[in-house]
Amino acid sequence: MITRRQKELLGYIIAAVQAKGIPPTVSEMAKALKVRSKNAVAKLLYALEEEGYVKRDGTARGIQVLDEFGNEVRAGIQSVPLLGTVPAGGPIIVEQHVEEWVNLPNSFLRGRKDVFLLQVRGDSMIGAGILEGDLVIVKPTREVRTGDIVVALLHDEATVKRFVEINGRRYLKPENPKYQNIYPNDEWSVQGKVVGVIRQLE
Amino acid sequence: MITRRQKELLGYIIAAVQAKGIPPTVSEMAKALKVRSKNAVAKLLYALEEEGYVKRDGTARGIQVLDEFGNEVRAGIQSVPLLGTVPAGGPIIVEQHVEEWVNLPNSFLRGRKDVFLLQVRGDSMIGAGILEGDLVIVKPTREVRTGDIVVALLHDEATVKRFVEINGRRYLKPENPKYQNIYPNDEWSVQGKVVGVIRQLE
DNA sequence: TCTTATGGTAAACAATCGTTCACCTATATG
DNA sequence: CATATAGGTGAACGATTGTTTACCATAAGA
Repeated sequence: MITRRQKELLGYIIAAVQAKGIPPTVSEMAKALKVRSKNAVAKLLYALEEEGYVKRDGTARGIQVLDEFGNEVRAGIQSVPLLGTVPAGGPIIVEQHVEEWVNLPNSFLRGRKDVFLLQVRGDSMIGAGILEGDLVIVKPTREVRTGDIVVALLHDEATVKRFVEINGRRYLKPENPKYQNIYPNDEWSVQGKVVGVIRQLE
Repeated sequence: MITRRQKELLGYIIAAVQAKGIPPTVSEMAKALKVRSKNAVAKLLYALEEEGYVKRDGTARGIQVLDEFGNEVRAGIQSVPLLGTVPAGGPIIVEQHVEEWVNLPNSFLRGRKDVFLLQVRGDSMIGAGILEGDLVIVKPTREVRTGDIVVALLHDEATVKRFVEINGRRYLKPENPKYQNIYPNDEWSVQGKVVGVIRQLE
């Protein structure tokens, strides 16, 4: 529902906010789009606002870029959803399952826009330095390699384990001698790959 | 070298940036300071710029707040120094020892302004889920309690260990059976307390 | 073919922007 | 006392702000 030109403008606004810290003026946008009239920008902005991509307040530089959930996009930060439960089918990030929105700096995410957070339960990964209560940053993907720490869906519950593939045989390996490997007959599916760990002490 | 009134204005600008995402206009600042003339604000801004607290570019809302090191202060983020080495005496955070500035969201720091980061070397804390290469968030303090994970200076080198005090006897305990406890005769001093751990995988 | 949606030019508009000027009022310091 | 400094009033200035209007060009659909 958004045209190529509108997307172009939105991209520029986001880039400008990230780079300079403040949103651009209409004139600056016109210059960036190589357009001589401010009205051309005004029409694009009107369309973007109608579709809920931006919010305007009429004052100088008074443009806020909203993400797909209507939250403000700010310089250097991204809001990342902390999921309570991970649903079995369909898209992983559903508002229903979002417990909280956590701000993370862009440098953490390296440009990825689709990551989510998950709070670790249990002690099955203490050998890999992942403790109960830790937040893991997860990049949704099904393409994982041996040695990756992954988030898998096991018996309708999200679990963090190490992924291993030997001779075409794929299994999940807990990093704790108390637990046993999980083999394919247990019905599990990889949902994503852990790309970061965050722990708050005290 | 900064007056009370100037500090008041600086505080408002920072608060406004954090709250709304964009810096205030001169008129908005005048209203906030309950002042009728924009010139009053202009003079305060001139003084703040002279002292290096802000930077102006003349355009609408073109004010950047700079931190004590001249870096831009942005909404929701703080720049935290990653230290290469930890000096024995004097203030811990010296520009000389700063390897890099890392952006962390305010929610991580819980309002603390004096924390720093340290990259962990070695495997002496794997039992506590702290691996080689992890970044630890450190709050500088000498007041620590049994069980706290601390940063200590041992033989002129920074080390991360667990702090234990039993019957008035204080020692450092590595969380790895390969290493032995470190007792007072080894000459060590607590520099701070670990309040967070960050790991980037992949 | 007619109509609609999208994007553009050019000009004008009032409102707001930051800056500057002359002048005033305390307060502290010599 | 004289003087410098910090902070303030009020007005004016030109530049920039976002918005609006009238008109044009192109492409897609009915």
